[in-house]
Amino acid sequence: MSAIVDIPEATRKRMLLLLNLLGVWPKDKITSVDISEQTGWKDSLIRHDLWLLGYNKGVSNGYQTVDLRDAINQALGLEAETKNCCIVGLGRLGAALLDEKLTQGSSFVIKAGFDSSLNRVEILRSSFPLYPANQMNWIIKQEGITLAVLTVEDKEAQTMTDRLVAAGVLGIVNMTRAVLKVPGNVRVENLSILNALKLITRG
Amino acid sequence: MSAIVDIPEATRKRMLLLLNLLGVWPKDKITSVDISEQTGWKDSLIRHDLWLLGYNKGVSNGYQTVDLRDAINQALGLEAETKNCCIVGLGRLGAALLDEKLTQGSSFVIKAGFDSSLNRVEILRSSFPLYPANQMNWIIKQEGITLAVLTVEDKEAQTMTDRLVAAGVLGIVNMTRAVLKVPGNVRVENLSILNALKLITRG
DNA sequence: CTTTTACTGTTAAAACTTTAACACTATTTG
DNA sequence: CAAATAGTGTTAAAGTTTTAACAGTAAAAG
Repeated sequence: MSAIVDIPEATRKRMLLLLNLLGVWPKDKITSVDISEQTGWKDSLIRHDLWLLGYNKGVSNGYQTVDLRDAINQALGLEAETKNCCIVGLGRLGAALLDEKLTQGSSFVIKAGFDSSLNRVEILRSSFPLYPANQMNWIIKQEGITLAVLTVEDKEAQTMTDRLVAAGVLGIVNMTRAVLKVPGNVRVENLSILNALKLITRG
Repeated sequence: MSAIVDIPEATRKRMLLLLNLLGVWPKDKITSVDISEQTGWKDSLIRHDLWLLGYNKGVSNGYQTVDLRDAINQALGLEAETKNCCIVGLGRLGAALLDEKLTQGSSFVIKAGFDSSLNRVEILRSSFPLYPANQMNWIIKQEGITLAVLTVEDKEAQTMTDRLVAAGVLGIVNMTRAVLKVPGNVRVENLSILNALKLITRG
């Protein structure tokens, strides 16, 4: 019965996808073989993952869909208090995130959008406030923002990252092509579409 | 040139980021320690990665920036003939990809956009043609499209995936929250922003 | 032209992740 | 209620990835 320690990155990633699957799974029970069929992961790997999370309510008859979902959310610390986020860079891509139901049904809340063009900030409509980038530091601190989605031009990416870090942000979803340099306590997840295309190509 | 020894996924991902770094590196030489400082990867890991690629032109004095970039592109098969792509789903997010310089300076070319709303297809402007989703099958075959970026509503995601697979697509960049079920010969890379936020959160 | 320096290429060991195996248990069937 | 079935939890082994160590080498310094 593992305590809340040390869940490997690979397991964490799978569990996040599994949560997505559980959210739409039509039956009230699900087995490791069901999950294997949907995802391609070996059934023993799934059982092992759940064992790492300390989940053991499935003996001999599969898992209860809802209970498993709650347990994973719990184990990954995703039901804790809400996390405040911001979007940095309101070009076409950043602007598209303004009214995508991006954080629907999660404990993440977008509190602000930033852009270095004042004009951009004034023109766009959004359900949360937009600010010029030079106000990042105090807004981030005031709103208790700890996470950012970075959608600026590649050449602005490091500068904006430095400001985010200086303001105390602890995680950045990087949608630019830039390789971000951050201190060890700040996590970066790279979501470049072009790199993803390169990754799935072979030959 | 490059022996067709399979390059591990982890190495491949690092090499793609390294390419991004090399693209903006200001000096004509770069060492494994320089790369380590920019990325946080151990210098020995970088040398090991390059060894896997069969690159060995750096002895005792670091790497030539441009030569290394070319060699990585070569080894990963990214300079081979152009790869044709499409965007499926032209909502806010998909539409944002229409004129982002998404594939600038790469061998990927976007050949088509699809949406199940005819209205959407008619309204949007784009530098490549847009079609209603019911024409996917023949357009994909005719244009030789092998890769897709999926930006539809979650509930449409599997249906569209099935059509892409039926038409012969071999790789999908999935920007929805759906967990896609595909045959073993089709690669999927999941780029959900919400999952990325969850991944970088801890506690 | 010899020594020192700054760096790589390569290997072997350590660390980590995935798979297979199987004892065990709740539920269904006869 | 005994046997068969359908599933898990857990472990150890296999496989993969990362790290450390160091012999070797081109270039710079003495």
